[in-house]
Amino acid sequence: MSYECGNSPARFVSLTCIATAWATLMKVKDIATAAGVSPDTVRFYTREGLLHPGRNPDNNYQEYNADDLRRLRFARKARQLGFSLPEVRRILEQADDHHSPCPMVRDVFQRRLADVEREIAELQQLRERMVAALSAWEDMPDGTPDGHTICRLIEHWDDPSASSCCGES
Amino acid sequence: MSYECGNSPARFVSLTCIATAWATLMKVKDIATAAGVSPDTVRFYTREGLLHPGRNPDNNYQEYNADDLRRLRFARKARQLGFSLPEVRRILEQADDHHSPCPMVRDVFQRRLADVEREIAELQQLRERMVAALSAWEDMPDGTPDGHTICRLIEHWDDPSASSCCGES
DNA sequence: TAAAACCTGTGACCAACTCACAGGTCAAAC
DNA sequence: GTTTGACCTGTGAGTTGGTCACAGGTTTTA
Repeated sequence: MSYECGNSPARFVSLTCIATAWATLMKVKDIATAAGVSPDTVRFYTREGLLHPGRNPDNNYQEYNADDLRRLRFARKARQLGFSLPEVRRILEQADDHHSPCPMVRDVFQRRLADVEREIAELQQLRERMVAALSAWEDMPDGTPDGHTICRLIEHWDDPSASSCCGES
Repeated sequence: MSYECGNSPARFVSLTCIATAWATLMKVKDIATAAGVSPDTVRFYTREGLLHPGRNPDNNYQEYNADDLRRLRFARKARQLGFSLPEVRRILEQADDHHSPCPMVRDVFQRRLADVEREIAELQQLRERMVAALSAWEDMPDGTPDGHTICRLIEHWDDPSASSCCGES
């Protein structure tokens, strides 16, 4: 799918449109489609300062160019790689200042990888707790709340990370 | 650490206090300490309807009793097991109606386990993408943005999940 | 009696969008 | 010429589970 000019069907792609295409000026939906994101995301990124569209003075519509599309695609790739939006913005700003953002990219990226690995470890711990609880529940009867217990499945679950020494009830 | 009455040091634990202690009426900080959470969390859970403290008409302070403490501890355990707050609230409400929440607990729990496993799988995929990118970056030079590329580390990263067929620039 | 520590409710903030709303613009069909 | 439908605009609220801040009232401590 290549860029289209507006949503006119092909027979209406006129000279005007071709001229516009040279400058690749796109409206929100055009750039969204080109980058494979929703128009809301485009608007959101614009609000957040990642994209800098111009304005059509006739109708106040935002006009995105090829550079915006490059930034948008870049942002999406970076997000998939685990960069946060503020990080992406900083990267783009550094590039705007003609500094290579690559050292920062490498740096942030390594920290992010560590975060992801920590998160995975935590989730795996949770998963193990859940699996253990589930198998312990296999042969526990369902109880009826009696003012002292709510659901013994949970209450009598033995939390391995709870190291309280003197809880009394 | 057993329940205390207010924050009076021991010499002030008077008859009044002992009478109160029988009913185990606690203020926000007392119950928070007893359950090992922050006072803000207690207030938040109260706002969310998980706890139902009474009121001291003298000073409009909230008064939590032993049942609230049981609910609070229950909620914390359930959260550690991966239940969401709305789920915890539903469980508590069902118990308030003298229905055994256990079948629901088992049911929700299995779905939640599946979610956690999906989440782990996604994170592991992300991790693999990141590790692959990092090793591919090893021998790539840092470039300077030139109006066509921002950071080739990211732009030239080969996204395995991108199956677009005809992107042109 | 004054200061410190607590209490109250309310509202903003985090991430990364998504959805809804009210009103303006534009192209095509009748 | 008008109507329909699809788009555009900005703004504000919703998502999760709390956390933090604020302004003002109360209680305890020194």
